[in-house]
Amino acid sequence: MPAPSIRARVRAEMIAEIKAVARRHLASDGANLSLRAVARDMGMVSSAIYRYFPSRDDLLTALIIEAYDALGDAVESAEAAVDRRDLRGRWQAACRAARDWALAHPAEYALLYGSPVPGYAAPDDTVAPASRPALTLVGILRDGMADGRITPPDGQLPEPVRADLAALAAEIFPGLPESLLARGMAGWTQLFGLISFELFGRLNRTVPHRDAYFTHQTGLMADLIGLP
Amino acid sequence: MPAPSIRARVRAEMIAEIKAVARRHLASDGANLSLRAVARDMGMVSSAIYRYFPSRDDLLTALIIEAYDALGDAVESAEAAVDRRDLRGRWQAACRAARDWALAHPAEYALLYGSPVPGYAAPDDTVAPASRPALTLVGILRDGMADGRITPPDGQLPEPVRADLAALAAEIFPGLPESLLARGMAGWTQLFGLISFELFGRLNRTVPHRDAYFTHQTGLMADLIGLP
DNA sequence: TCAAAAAGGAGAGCACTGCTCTTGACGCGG
DNA sequence: CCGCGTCAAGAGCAGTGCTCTCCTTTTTGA
Repeated sequence: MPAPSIRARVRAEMIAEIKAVARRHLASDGANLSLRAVARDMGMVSSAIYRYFPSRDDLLTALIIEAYDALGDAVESAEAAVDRRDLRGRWQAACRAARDWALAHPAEYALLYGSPVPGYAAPDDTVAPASRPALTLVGILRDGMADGRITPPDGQLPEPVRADLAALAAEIFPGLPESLLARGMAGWTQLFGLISFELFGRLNRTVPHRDAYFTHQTGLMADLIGLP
Repeated sequence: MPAPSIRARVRAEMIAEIKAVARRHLASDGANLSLRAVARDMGMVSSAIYRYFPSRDDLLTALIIEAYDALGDAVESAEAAVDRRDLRGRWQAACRAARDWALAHPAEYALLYGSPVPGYAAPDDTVAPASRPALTLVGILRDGMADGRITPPDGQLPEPVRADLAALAAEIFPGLPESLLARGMAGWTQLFGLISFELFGRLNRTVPHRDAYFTHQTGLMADLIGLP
């Protein structure tokens, strides 16, 4: 393969630096980051940025995809570090990793899971990395089913829910019982809600020991799911 | 009492109309509503708005408080309409009312429970109306405890969590067991997560029958809490 | 009753934003 | 080595929040 031309290499470096500077701005200014400010920080003129990102939304999209991947990596590697047979430990590690990442990158988390930016529609590139944390969680349930250490909850689901979840299960983990998937999704929803509440300051005044609270609440969901 | 002067009456009407127009803009443009656009819609000049709201953030705050109250009213009245002895029905009604309101007012919901607007810090006036839905939910648990139809889950909470929740319970419903409060807050967190996922489009492609899904998932939390 | 004071609207202006267009300078492949 | 494509720079447009000044209208107090 041919060595990349100088132009191509410089261009890649520029893109990387723009994203780095933008990420820094994101941390302080939140979602309303300004192209002009980024350009100023790089000693460039604002119009030059448009050579690399056709619009502000495209820059945001790039940052969003990177953030999804960073979060996915954090969750997956934390979960992978736990003994495969320790299902509850894997669950807790994955949840905690998501929270730790969110607390370390609050602005990026807000970009991913906060209210959608008004004029902005997330392109399809984002749905795959966006589902990685959820897949990690559901993977724990699948492993537990496979070796019989999780018994799926009995009781029927209402039909439309059963059908929807059956279709979903067929797509990701064929054979996963719908009732178990429902509880896994409840856990995932809970995780998201917990992190959002904490990050958006909604339990600032009510729960001082947020670390212990988080662990306990995710443990509660592990109980609901039936993790041993 | 003296009749309000013409000025005062006109002023009140102006404030109301500004908020109404702003609410309309909110629905289409989301959180980045523009004072100038609101002024244009009213046939005013932008600087005139500042006679009524000293800054854009103050307008947003007014809208936020109104939205919190609207949501609180919706939840409370829906919950109050159910037979007092039907604890699960009250829970489901409250959850459903919150979801219905959110679906009917997505932009306002995003303002309340989405990512915080970057430069904006919610003033203290907002914390009381913000907690009304949560209090409604916890009130169901208190009633269930009072007449013995809910038995608090046994098992110890880790100490810092127990202490935090004991302090919280002492503030709102003295006598409510900490372990039950923990589950109630899990339900509240779940409710918020469910609505946010649905509203922010995170289960668009995965769960077509969102209505039934919502009901089932809130029912799951009712099970966890132990609602009869 | 009548002038002073307060309140509100209109307009200009400042600094900022995203984005477009044009003008040059530079690297690179034929 | 020359022309094509890439890129930085600057001017400019329409929009933003917000301030300040000017002017009219309403309220108020002696």
